[in-house]
Amino acid sequence: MRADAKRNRDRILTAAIEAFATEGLSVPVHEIARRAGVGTGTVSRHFPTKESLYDAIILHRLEQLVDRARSLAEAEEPSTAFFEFFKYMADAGATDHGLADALGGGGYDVAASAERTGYDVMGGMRDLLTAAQRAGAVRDDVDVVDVKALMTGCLARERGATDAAARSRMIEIVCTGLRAHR
Amino acid sequence: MRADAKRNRDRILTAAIEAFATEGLSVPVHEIARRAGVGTGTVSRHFPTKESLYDAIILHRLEQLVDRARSLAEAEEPSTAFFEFFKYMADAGATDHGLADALGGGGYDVAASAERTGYDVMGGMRDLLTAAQRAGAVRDDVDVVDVKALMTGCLARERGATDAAARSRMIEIVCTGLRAHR
Amino acid sequence: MRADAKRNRDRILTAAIEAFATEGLSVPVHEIARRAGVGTGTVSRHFPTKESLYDAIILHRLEQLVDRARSLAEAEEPSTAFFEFFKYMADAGATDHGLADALGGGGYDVAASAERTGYDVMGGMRDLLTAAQRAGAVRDDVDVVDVKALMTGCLARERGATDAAARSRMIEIVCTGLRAHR
Amino acid sequence: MRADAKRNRDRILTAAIEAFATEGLSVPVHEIARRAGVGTGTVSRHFPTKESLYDAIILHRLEQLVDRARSLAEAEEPSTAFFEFFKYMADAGATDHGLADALGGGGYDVAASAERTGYDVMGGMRDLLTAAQRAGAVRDDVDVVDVKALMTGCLARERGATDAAARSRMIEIVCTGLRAHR
DNA sequence: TATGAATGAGGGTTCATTCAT
DNA sequence: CATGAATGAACCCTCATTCAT
Repeated sequence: MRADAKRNRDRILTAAIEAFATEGLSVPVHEIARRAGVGTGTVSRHFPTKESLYDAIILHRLEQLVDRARSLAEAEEPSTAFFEFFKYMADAGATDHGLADALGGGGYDVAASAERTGYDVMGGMRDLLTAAQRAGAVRDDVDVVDVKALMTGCLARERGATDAAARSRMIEIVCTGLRAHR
Repeated sequence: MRADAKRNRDRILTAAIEAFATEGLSVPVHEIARRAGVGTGTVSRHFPTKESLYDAIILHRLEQLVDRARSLAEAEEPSTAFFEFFKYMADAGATDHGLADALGGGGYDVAASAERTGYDVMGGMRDLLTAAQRAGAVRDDVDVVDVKALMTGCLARERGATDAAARSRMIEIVCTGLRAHR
Repeated sequence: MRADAKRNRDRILTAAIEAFATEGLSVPVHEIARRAGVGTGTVSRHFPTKESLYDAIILHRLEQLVDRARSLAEAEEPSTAFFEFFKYMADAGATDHGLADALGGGGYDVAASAERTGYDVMGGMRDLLTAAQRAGAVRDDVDVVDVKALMTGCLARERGATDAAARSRMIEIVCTGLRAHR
Repeated sequence: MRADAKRNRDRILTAAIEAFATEGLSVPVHEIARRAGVGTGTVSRHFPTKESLYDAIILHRLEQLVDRARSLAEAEEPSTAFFEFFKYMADAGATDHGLADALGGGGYDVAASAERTGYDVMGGMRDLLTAAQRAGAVRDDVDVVDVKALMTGCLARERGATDAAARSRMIEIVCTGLRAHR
């Protein structure tokens, strides 16, 4: 890829991350192009559809998340791994509203994206969850959809602002609720 | 207001409640008019903007919620009142996608609406929360924004489907997390 | 249908017939709206897609053609009926370039249109052709696709101008060629 | 012209001939460049506009046709020359959608092209026609525009497919019609 | 008052042409 | 000279709102 193309691609991604975070998924492609200082056609060249642009944006994040899930699964005990991942994910979403939208289901289908992009965050979460349940650390009746919804709640807490203390509190509340009662 | 105007207004509201619940906030006004069996102009006459229609719709719900908050506050112990209200609200949102959008922040601002409509659901929730905290039933560090976000999580769980068991589970998890530890 | 809607619909059709004839099928909907003196949304209201507008335009003509084919089949001898219909169709196309495009295949599929609209001009032509062949008036090896292509040739003769003498000549040439040799 | 420039020019022409023949005049320049294995800018360098590329493409064909017309005029009797040329042209157009578009008037003006390129196919055809008419082999009232339109009809027959039998039949029909009645 | 037709800005996407690399 | 990224006008279509009927 040529240097100028790479530069524009990066500018578009930067602009799109910010625009999606600020305005939500409904931000016009035109607006993203404007923020990036490029023509609309340039956006389309790099990302043929709006959805593909969105894919690309969260791809970065999803990759990080999947990697984190994997390394936690290898390095930590099941219980620690699961709760650490939950926290990691909540922290990631708190500083990236585009990701929060994706994880929170705001007009975006992470599952479908997983097939397209190959980064199956929810699959990673499911593995960690199952292991934690086998280890007796998490309620047996919980499924990954529950966890995703609880994550949505945590991410919803800060929408628009950043409040690390509130985030910790939310995570604590949710994780306490998730833990198996003796 | 003339009798026929009143009747049309009610039909529009009924249609809109169902339409918003079914299709979400993005349902076209045209579709609401169609379901109500009136012209689009009639919708606009009664509700100058789509947002004002949405206001009116959740007004019903918000009114119910505020009433419920009040009666629980009067009839029950603080702890019971708060957790019952949380459950009541989650149940209400689960069967009303429009309300869920409103409570979950999907393109709608409940706080602003509270000022416009006079029904301050979050205020009611805040009173119940504070009372429950004074009674030692809920963590002291939690605020009403946390509760709203946790509600968002519960509502997100069923988005599109209806799964009463999952809803109970979610409520249980969240409420367990909210409870003060000894 | 309301009077103003009917009027606009007619103006759109008139403008579209002329626009398609002048500019071809590629004329923008916007241009048709401009010529009709209406907004683009009005065109879309009456004709949801550009194709549906085109359908509607030739619908008039196709209906006339199908009727003509039927009445000739009933009233005339097979030979006369076929050749008269060919002439009728060529005359119709000569004064309606939109129809000429449709019959000549310029980016429009009459067969598909026949299914949508129910006016199967080529079916009518086929019946007349077959009857004329049975009567020994037309070469046995000719099929309706040949006839359609020959029609395209006749219509191509006047594209843009109107020259009745040339049209007669073309029809004569083609029909002479179609006749069975002794 | 440098050798590599010449080579690219030829590759573009080859690709364009095939692309226009396959997809018609609406094929994107980008696609032609792709088939030629060059950049779009290279296409534009050699052929500043898409139309100029199209000119160049049919130039090949027109040259062949003009040559053929000339050699037939010299080698054959007027009647044979004319009808042979008609057949030759129909055969050429049948296997070259781009040429068919040009000869059939599909968004391309052969007459204007004749002035630009210097290859006056219709002039050649006119000479053959006139000679054949003088020899009493073709109807006196026919002009070259008629012949072109009849050619359009023949070419329309096979649009998209290839059916040599149908082509022969069409040519036979048309030429029969063109012949002078005693 | 009710209607629904009219509006036209705005949406995403395509593509001939230009120009920096 | 070759490249292909950048451009932005133009395409068709949707829909909240307005207004003539």
